[in-house]
Amino acid sequence: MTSTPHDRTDESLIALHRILRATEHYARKLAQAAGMTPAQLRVMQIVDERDSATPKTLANQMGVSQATVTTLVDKLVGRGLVERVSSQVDRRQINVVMTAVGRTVLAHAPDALQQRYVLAFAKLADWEQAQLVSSLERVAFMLDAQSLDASPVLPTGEIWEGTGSE
Amino acid sequence: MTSTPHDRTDESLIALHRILRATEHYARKLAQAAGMTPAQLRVMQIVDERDSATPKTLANQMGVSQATVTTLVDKLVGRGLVERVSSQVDRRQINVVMTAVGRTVLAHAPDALQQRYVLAFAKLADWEQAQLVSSLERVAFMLDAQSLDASPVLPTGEIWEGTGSE
DNA sequence: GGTCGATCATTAGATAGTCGAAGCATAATA
DNA sequence: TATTATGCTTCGACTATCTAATGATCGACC
Repeated sequence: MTSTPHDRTDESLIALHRILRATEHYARKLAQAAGMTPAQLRVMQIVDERDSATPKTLANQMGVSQATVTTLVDKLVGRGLVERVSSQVDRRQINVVMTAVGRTVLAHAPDALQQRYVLAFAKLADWEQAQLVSSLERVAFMLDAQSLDASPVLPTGEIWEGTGSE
Repeated sequence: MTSTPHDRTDESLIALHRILRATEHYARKLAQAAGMTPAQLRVMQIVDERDSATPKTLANQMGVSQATVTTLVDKLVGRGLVERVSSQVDRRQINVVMTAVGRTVLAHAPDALQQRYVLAFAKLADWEQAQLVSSLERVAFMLDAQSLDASPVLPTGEIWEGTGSE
């Protein structure tokens, strides 16, 4: 009855599955609560993180096409949540930036999933936290080590050196 | 340099984020490779796991409405991948079951993400596997403890008491 | 046994996300 | 200056998703 390696694989996959479903499920609810769709919320979050982002960046980050980003940004602009600002350095580029309204809306749509998770995480003992982080990073690495195609615009070494290895 | 609790929280969230993105990204690719969309693939997988599933079950499991499931199943039936079989015990119910073709297609669309993950997982030392499983289960629990979504129709009590306010 | 409310599935109509291909403006380069 | 490359948008089509309404069946009660 001691779990064989195969049991463990299954167990980890099941846990992973639960994680994914819980998250996906919440993404929907939260987006609704914030009055926008999951995809739109993701645009907002990315823009907010970086202060500004080009459609190209957003497309890469989100794993969708530029065309899709255009329509998403259209919707958000329509509601006054973000703005398009032409870049000064390269006028082909557009920077998507948050408006004051957008920031407010985003702030008022706190991520309940994260909230709960953060609380639970904070309650863990120090060594437990360390172990969790280490495990999660390991899994993340095992999963996306090869999917670095999210960076089609990095022909030269850069940036990933620190992250990809381990 | 010693990481504060807050650092750790961030780190874990970032790792979680990477996990989610890698998976989501792959779901798309794999579904494409299998000649169907992610949502359709999910239906196939669930049906395959349980041997048969009613639209109701699928809707709950996937976190979408029954109407959505109907259209998804329509597509799959149209391609001969699954069949609708009326239940004998309750003739309101429909069982969705795989066809031989469906099983073949599903089998030929091996989940490359899982494949790679499984391989990497298998290479880990015993204690590492154990730790990973334990960590993942812990995270899964922290995330979905409250979202026991098998109960999407809960007019009573509300569940959200803790989350909704604020 | 027949009627009524509840449950399961589908249909209908609407909105959103997604893509590929084509078009347009701007930058980089020869 | 002319040519090529890049970044974004537009266009047309398809899929996913929802809510509301409909049809079929079950369960319970008189």
